[in-house]
Amino acid sequence: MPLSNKYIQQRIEKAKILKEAGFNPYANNSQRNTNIEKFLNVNSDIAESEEKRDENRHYIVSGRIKLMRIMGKASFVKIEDESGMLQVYVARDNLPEGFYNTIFKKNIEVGDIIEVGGYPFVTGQGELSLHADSLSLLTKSINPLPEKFHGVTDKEIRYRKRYLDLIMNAEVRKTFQIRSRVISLTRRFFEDKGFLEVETPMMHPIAGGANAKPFVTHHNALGIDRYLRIAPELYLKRLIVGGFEAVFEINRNFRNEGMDATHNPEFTSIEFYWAYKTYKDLIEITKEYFGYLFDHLDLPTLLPYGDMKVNFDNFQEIPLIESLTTIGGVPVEVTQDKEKIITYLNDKGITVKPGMNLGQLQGELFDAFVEEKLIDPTFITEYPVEISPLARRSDTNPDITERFELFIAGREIANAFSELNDPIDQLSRFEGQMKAKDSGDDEAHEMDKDFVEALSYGMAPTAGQGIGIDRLVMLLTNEHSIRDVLLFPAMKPLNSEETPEEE
RNA sequence: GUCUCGUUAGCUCAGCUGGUAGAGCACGUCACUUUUAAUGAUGUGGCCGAUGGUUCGAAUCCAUCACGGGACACCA
Repeated sequence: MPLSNKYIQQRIEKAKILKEAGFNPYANNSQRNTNIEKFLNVNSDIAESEEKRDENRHYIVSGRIKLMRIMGKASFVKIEDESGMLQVYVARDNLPEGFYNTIFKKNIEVGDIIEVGGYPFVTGQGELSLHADSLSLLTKSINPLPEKFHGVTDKEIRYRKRYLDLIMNAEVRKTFQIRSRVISLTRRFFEDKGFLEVETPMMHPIAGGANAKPFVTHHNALGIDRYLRIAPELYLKRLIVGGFEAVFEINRNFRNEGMDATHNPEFTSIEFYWAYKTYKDLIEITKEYFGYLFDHLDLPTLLPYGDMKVNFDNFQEIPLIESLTTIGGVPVEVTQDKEKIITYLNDKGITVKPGMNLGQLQGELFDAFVEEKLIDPTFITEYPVEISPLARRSDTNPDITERFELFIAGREIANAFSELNDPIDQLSRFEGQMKAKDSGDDEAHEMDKDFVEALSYGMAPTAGQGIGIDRLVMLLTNEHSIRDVLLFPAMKPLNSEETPEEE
């Protein structure tokens, strides 16, 4: 039963008393004229003044009570709004007769949202505070807040009841403010470059643009299944066919796979496509983009991440095959031979699925021996064609593609390539993926005939890139679980939440 | 999916090799007009995650399940 515990009953009783005394526990008459941050900034000169107070200034601030120190005839109350925390001095004799003892002390408590008017002063302990001459309740909180010192630390509570986490942990608010800024800056960066922001479908007839298992939903009126998109790629490229030359989309993708510290079933990415450019241009714009973010977020380019220090002034670039040897320590002769790779992996205690081709095996080597060693930002280039079904082949070597992935702090942050725009080649790549699917690879790419048809009208040479926004925010905020950069991460339902659906 | 740790008051946590539940904060009452997790006194507060089992007796031991954390696997 919600709202049934004894603390809540006690608080409901207080709300009733307040109402009977003429104080609306859910008042809607806020007179606030400044926020706490502004109050503290504007009045920072009080500390230097002779009087340590200025009774000619008057402000009305609002916020949630986080702490109360009640003494006989005066109290200190800490209130918090989105911008910060403020100490308010509440003395009996500055308030209407009887208010302090019968209303304030008895019926207003930690968690309530109040409004206070008064003048700025500095306490004996040197804290700039508000000297209250009026105090009113805006919103009664009938559910007590967690403990004032430890707060909520239980991750389950923090994720399931993010509102409590946000009330109790100011640094969590900070993380999400940074996330918001990253998205806003990303949008501005691409707009300033002349990119057009577009929205493409979230419900796809064919889940294309990546190798992943989709969520399925159903359209009742049409009687057909739809897939929640796993990537917007194929729609964005259709727009390039249509004549837009630079487009981007920042939005959610959905993948029906496991959840862990770096995977949530829905996640946010930006994908952008740029006609008449190649993956080389993408490397340059990516460096510029990171510079832009660091500038505007005022972050040091030597950025701590866990035990690591990531140097954002040290972008590296290395072909995948070369990285296997120089970074992964895999002997050169191993990297070009299927059997030798399998033997090498087995020797290191890694088993691979049977039937893998050379490109896939090289990918396995990379995942096992290179990825986690890429701390400073590194563009890994020249991916094998077998694991790059949508990327353009190199003109000089048909086995590799004009592609890179960007790795930072041992993790993939971006995936980019010169787009495949040869419809015949695209068709045969899709057919190759179909074969892989038939032989058991249920994450192989789906055939999308309409996309091939779109390409058949001619898509200008184009470069395209996807950047995982969640992982980028993790990196920039030094968070190590994707759940800490998602306001409402996916959670299993609790027993009590289960809705009887089936049968 | 596998392994592992956890789940005790509103919150943060104790609770030994089984004997029927404890602290701090919060809350109630009293005192206190410059406190800083205010202080002092006093009191209330528990289906010990769920279900079964072992036992005279289970928060404690065992099994199963649920949820969560971490690691691995899968996957971007």
